[in-house]
Amino acid sequence: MPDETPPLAPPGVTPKAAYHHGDLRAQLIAAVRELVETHGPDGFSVAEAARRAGVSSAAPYKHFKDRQEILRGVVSEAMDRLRVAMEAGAAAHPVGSLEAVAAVGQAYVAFAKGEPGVFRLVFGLTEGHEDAPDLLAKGEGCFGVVVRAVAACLDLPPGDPDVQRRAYMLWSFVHGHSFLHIDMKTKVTTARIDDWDYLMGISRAILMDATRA
Amino acid sequence: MPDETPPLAPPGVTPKAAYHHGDLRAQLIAAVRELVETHGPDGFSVAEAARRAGVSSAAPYKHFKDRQEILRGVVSEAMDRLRVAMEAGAAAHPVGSLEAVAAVGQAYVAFAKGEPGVFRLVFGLTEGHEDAPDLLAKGEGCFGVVVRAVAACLDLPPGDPDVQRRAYMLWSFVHGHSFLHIDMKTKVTTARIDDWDYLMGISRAILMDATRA
DNA sequence: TGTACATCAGTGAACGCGCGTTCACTGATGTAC
DNA sequence: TGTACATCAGTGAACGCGCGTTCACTGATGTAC
Repeated sequence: MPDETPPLAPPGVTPKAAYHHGDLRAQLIAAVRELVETHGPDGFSVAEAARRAGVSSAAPYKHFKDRQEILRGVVSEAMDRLRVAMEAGAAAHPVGSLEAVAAVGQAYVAFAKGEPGVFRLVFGLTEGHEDAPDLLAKGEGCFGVVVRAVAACLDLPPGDPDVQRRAYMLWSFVHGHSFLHIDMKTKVTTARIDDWDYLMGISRAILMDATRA
Repeated sequence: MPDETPPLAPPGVTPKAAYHHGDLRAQLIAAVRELVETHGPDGFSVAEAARRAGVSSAAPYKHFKDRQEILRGVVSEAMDRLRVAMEAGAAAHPVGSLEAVAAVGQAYVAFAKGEPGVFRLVFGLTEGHEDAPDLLAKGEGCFGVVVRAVAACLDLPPGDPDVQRRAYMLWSFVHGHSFLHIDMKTKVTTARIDDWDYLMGISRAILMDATRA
């Protein structure tokens, strides 16, 4: 407690005071997130991100190999937050309830609406990042949340093919709704749709009905 | 028929012979389409497109105001093709059949798979193009194809709110499936899904079941 | 049919710009003794 | 506790590059008489 200013820079305190502010990596990611949000994916530059973080344009290269790695960092962080939000959605309702399933979808849609630029980036980053096994794993982690909610609702094991199939249907649905919403906010579709009713309706349709051929 | 080479450049014949080849606009759009397909949206430049069309880097400005207008041209052309494909899908099955609805979706998915870069561009072009009333109209045109197929299937007028709602559900679905497919080809989802059965199943679920709350 | 002229659709050289990245450097931090 | 030193995390200047766009131009085309 005697060290107020100099060392390891407590989050947010006197960000310019410390020579090594120790927070640069996180601050750069936050800056890029902002830039992506306001200028769209690809609308960011290392230089601008450094400027926003208050460091020289060379500083980012102490934390990231290159431009691509910064983007991957942003995506990785965003996917963590997305998964956490989905899990929180499910946890707010009884295990196995239809509401829990709908809530997972609602968290997903809320994320897309709240950070459309980052959301687009997350799903558009396939160009040249086919490898990146950590990102792939995080994607599976998100899908896993859907699968578990669906499995609990149908009272089947998560590995059951029917669970996988219906979970994927739900995910397609929610994913498409998210994209349509952020792409043409309020346009094209004349019907104003309340998310919760909508999501409950579609969850019911996909989980309760006999959708087998 | 006496004019084989010089005038108005018949489509594709001796593209270098004519000084005014008369086809530049279309050729530039084709070049950009290719670039977007191989380098992703934003991965194109006016200079490179001109190079591919075999003209100087200033030539495109005789046909387009600026970079943005070229992109809009590509999107506009792509939306025309998408609508035509959707209409052809519907027309291949009896009016009012579930198959006609599924075929519209299948055409949509096929477009996304066939030209993932352009598909992404079409739906990601909202940054700074909120205006562009012609593109908006074309978007509504595509949605109209879905609406008409659904309306015929339910034997209701296209303006019916339930038709609009179910058409939007279907569209979300197909849109999400398309994006998921092109974003993580074959990954994440373990289930290999045959599009036709899948689309028929989901069309049935959305159109035939009581999805009202 | 022939000629004069306006218009159209290109050229190619040039501009200023911001970017990604590298480089030698330097001041602050953490550690061994 | 004090000192020497390796390491870490920044600086700032510089590089080469490709881009978007403009400009004065020129050759080909279409049209009026």
